[in-house]
Amino acid sequence: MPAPRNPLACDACPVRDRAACSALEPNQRDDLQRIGRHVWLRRGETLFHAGEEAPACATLISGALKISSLDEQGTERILSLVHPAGFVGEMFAPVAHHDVIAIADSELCVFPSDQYGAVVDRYPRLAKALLRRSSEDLFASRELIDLMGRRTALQRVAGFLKAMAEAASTSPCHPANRFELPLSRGEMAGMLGLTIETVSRQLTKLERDEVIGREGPRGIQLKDAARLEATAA
Amino acid sequence: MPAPRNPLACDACPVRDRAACSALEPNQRDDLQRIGRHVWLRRGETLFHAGEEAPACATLISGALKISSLDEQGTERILSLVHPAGFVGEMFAPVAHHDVIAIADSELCVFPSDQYGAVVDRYPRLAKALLRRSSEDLFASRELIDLMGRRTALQRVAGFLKAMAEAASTSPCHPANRFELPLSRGEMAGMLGLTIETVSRQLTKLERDEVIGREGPRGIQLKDAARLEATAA
DNA sequence: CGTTGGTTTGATGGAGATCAAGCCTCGTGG
DNA sequence: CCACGAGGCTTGATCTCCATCAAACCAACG
Repeated sequence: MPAPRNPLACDACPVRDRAACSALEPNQRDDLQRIGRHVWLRRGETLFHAGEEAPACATLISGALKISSLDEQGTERILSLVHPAGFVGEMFAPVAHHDVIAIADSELCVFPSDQYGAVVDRYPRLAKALLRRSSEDLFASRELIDLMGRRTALQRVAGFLKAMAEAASTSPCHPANRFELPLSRGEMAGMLGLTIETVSRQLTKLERDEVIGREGPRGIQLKDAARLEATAA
Repeated sequence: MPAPRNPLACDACPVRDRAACSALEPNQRDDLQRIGRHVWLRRGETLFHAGEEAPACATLISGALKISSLDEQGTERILSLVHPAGFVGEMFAPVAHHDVIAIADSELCVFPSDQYGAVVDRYPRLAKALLRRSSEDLFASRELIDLMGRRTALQRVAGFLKAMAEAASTSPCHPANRFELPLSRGEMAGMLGLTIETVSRQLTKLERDEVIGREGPRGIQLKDAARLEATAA
């Protein structure tokens, strides 16, 4: 894990008013600054390895992460995506449950779990902020379960695009109508429980039906948000 | 929602040392007793309705719950199961996201979310306990995602049985070798993203292969735990 | 150029959904 | 007591969707 050590510049942090630590007063944040490290990851580098002993947790400042596990055939299952201001890591388990890997160049604040836990004990508002994030993660996770359970490939891909359009947009509830997929076809397949080929076919189908347009392999433009929503069912 | 009002008997509570509230000192628990209601649900009765306004949260004392949503064709998707000492409900969202329904006769402590939140603010240890529960739920949820993603029907059913055997056992990490399924075939299907018929077929296959035995429609006995684990992959 | 990694497209086969009966248990009423 | 029906479960036959195998495509890069 590459780890240049740097002072955390909370004042200039792009997620300073959305991340869990935003619940703290500036002087209280000093306690976190003291124990945290600023870390940069390049696309593909891994933050935590499943099974790894030394537990840590982190707030994502910019970029994107995936939480994934490898089954015994070596195929990757993506369990969750992490967006800026998101929080990852186990505060309680002695070992990391899953791999956490950057899917875009990323910037994070990383903390040793036990020391972070101590700060949480000191500041209840931080605990509540983490609880809120955790609840949101839980909800997102259940949405993914919903998406994967007994739906057609087309519905899954459409639902995934809808979710990505919403995540890409800054304003909530209004999907961006032009965005870049953070995932490769293989990663999308691993997330939706499909194969690369099927994902590709459904995308071309959505394009033929003029629900979306494509710009390069990862660029998506939303042509008919209503119909996308409808086919996601 | 049927709701007989009763004093909460924390001292005699079967989950008093496992539930979130066990993090509190006896006198601190009084604050919860003051705002909580003791509720009994019969199998099939619903605790929260998706979309419902008045948000509440609850600790399950005995029995079992399912968290589920209905898609537009009216088929149920089960997103999670809740076991005794589990915590359900939204402390932050203004509306309930999913249905919460008893799958066995159940006993709960129900609290209005805002008042519970106020108690959480007062006692950081409660916040941390809830955070731990939430993390565990998140982990369980990701296990389910893992289970549903591109696995065969047989693997899903085997994996589900394994999880139920572990949940039924009192001692952790040692599966019970004889237990009752808390779910009907239809509910299992809704949880695993399969159909009733497929679930049934996989169960009979596991029985033919002498991995499990059956006693009535819901009784399961574990004949070969190792092979069950292996077929779950 | 050739090579490499990601993507698309085509042809085929199989796992599981769907449709359709039977079966078993239990509760109800004659 | 038996008949009856209703739910839930099992079993069988067929069909569909998607995984699999295979090849072509395309851009980036040495």
